[in-house]
Amino acid sequence: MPAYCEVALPVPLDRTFTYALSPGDQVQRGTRVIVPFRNEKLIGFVLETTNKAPEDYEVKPIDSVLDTEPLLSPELLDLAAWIAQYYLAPIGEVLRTMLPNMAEVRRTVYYRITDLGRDALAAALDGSPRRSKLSAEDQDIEHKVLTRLAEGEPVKLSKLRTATAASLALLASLVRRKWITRETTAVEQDSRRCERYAVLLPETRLPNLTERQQAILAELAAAGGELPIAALRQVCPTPSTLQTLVRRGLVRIDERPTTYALTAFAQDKQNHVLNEQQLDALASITAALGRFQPFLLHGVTGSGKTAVYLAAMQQALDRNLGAILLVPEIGLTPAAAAQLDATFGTRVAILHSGLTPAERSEHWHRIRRGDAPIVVGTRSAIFAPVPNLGLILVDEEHDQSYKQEETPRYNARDTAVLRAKLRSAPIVLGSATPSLETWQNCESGKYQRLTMATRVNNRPLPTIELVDMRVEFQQTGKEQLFSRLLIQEAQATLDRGEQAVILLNRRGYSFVVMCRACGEKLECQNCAISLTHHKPVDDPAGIASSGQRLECHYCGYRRTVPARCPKCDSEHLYYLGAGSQQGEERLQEIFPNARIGRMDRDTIRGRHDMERLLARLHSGDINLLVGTQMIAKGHDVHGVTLVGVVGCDHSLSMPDFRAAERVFQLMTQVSGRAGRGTLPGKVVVQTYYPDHYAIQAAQTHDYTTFVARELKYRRWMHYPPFGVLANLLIHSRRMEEAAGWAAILGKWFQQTNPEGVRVLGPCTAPIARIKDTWRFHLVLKAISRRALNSTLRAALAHAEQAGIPRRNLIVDVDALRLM
DNA sequence: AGCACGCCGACT
DNA sequence: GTCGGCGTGCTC
Repeated sequence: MPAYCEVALPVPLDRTFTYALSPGDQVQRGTRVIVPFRNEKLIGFVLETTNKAPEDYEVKPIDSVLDTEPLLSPELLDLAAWIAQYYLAPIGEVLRTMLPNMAEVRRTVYYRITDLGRDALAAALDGSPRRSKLSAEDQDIEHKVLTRLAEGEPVKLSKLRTATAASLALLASLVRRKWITRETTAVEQDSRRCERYAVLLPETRLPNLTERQQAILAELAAAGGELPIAALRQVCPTPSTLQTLVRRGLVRIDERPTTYALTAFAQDKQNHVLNEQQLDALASITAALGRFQPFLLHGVTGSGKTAVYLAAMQQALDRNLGAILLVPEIGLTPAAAAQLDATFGTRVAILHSGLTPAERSEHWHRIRRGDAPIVVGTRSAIFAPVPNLGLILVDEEHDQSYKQEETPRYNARDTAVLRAKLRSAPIVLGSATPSLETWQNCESGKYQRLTMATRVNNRPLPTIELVDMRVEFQQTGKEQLFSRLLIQEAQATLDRGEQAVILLNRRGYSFVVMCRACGEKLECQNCAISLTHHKPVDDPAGIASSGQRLECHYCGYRRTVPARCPKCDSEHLYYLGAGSQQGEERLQEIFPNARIGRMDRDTIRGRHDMERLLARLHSGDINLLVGTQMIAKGHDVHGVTLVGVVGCDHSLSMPDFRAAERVFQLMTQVSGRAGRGTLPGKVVVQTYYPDHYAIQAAQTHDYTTFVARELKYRRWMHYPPFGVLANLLIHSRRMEEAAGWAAILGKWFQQTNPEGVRVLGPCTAPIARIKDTWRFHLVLKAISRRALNSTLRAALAHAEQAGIPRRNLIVDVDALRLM
């Protein structure tokens, strides 16, 4: 074994640390170790072993080795290294993101008394007068702490605090005076969670039993002979009764690893009969098993992509290969989970945002053991340790939620392609509205395109009608939220006993509050963002109701609604821009008999809210649903025949080069909700830009024309997919500081003029201030990933030299939003 | 990121 | 004169 190893630690530092190995230490790449770092213990990953001794510093030895087998496979380590390199993220943070189970490691803090502390204690016992400005109470607590520690053994922080009521500040002050010392240890928790079961034993004799004992036995018998002990608590709260039964040989207690009931929905195993185009796509995918081959599965909404995914995963499973299916953040509906459960049973692990850390960790181990070779989950599921991974699928590959908006700022779709490459496995990127990057990769021959142009059962795509809201205003003379056509169509739909869905892509009641007298817009005090007005919610349960308020959607700041303008004291405040809440209210006025439901972040707080709302939609309990883009994602409700799109084109007037792409995608996705059953669907789109090519193309379901036009524009502007882009954000609490640093970097770019990279800015970020932090940014457009990467590295090096703290810089490679 | 060391204002 | 405020700087 070499003498040293390089260890990645969960600290935001872009480097590894060298530690000495002791003769007995068996480590490899990917083994976890506990190491001393400063004066605490951290868990890190061995990335390399070496024999070369560092010269300019002294190495510390490794504390202990945690794994006999490396926890991370070489493949996942390579993936981590690529992410760290490509997205300029610290490797330790990347590894932390990959593992759900750093939480598995419990760090414990201990305190120990020093000789100095003993002296102080002795002096106090002598009754020597102490000159201290501490209150008598604090002195008393200090005394207690020292007395407790003087017993000899180190004491846990939690124990010490319960015994003495010492505050953390007080302990810190004792440490500072060197009377006590603080030590941390890191211990791995047992990751296998076990559940204790009571098992009914066959017993012919029936001894006299108490009522409670009989109750337990009856419960067990009714449940088929065994139950988790937790479940028995309800029958009999005292554990002693159970103990008696165990003693008398009537019941046995077993410990077994926790089992999984994936979903409460029971669903019949559906027999998916694939149609011809689905079978063609499936055949291409399965033929590629065993080699790296990226596919774009371009299927119109309702063409049955999910059935192809399931069949492809089944094929992989049949060949003893694992598979990962990535889904967008809100795309994993309970219905989809039920379908997966029905298809793969216990062989699937579903990773969604509702899991607790313990559950997440347990799934991770199930996957790693090979118990769950099929993994379905959001973004971070791309790091699932699937052994023998043979297929990766990315549903709705264009979806923005695949990009992580914090360090490491990776895109799971692109990471998936790389992982497939490392594994020599096929990867399928599925979408009705592929991202331009993926489309261009098909054009250039890197990806193979699989097309599914028709809906299942040859259902027609919905007809889309545009309403020009400028004309609507001229004709009605009023600024109305809903056009006459939409109201008329909705009424007809409801009259036919069908369902309608209306997209209003903003939440809240109205999203701008403006003063008529002075023109002041009410902004958040922490952010340069206008406040959204939320009306009091009629909420009998009293959960959400917090009355009338203004809310910042960025930092969560809330304030009451002022009666007068805070700037000029005028009473004439007025409210602009309708959100989903106002939409619901208007609809209730227009359709008093409609059963209206609302789906947005205000009404869908937990997972169960979504489940409940969708169940009501399915059952027909709701016949008119209004909501934000949440409603556009993958819900398959057969009764919906009308979709209304209201005000989703604001962004077309914004300086965002992806605005057209996003509007096209959103319109197409939401339109796809219509006519999924036997009845044909209809879509009414209200717009102020009826001539815009994104709207025109969405109206005619013409992806090809849209993409041709958009690619032309992107090529002309050197925007992705023609070249790569990064956003370099500089932020600080102090405006002048951020501006100064931005200027320093701007000047550096100007002077070095890096080859193959164009630099825009520096300028204030589109949102100039968030959470009291001022933001400036530079946008880098480069010919190649290599040029972009090396330029960013050089810029960061210069920033360090210029004394700009790393934490005030955010590097966002392949940024989707330049906010 | 923590968490130390280090230099300036309000108290005995 | 001290305590303790939180501004820089380092962590193998």
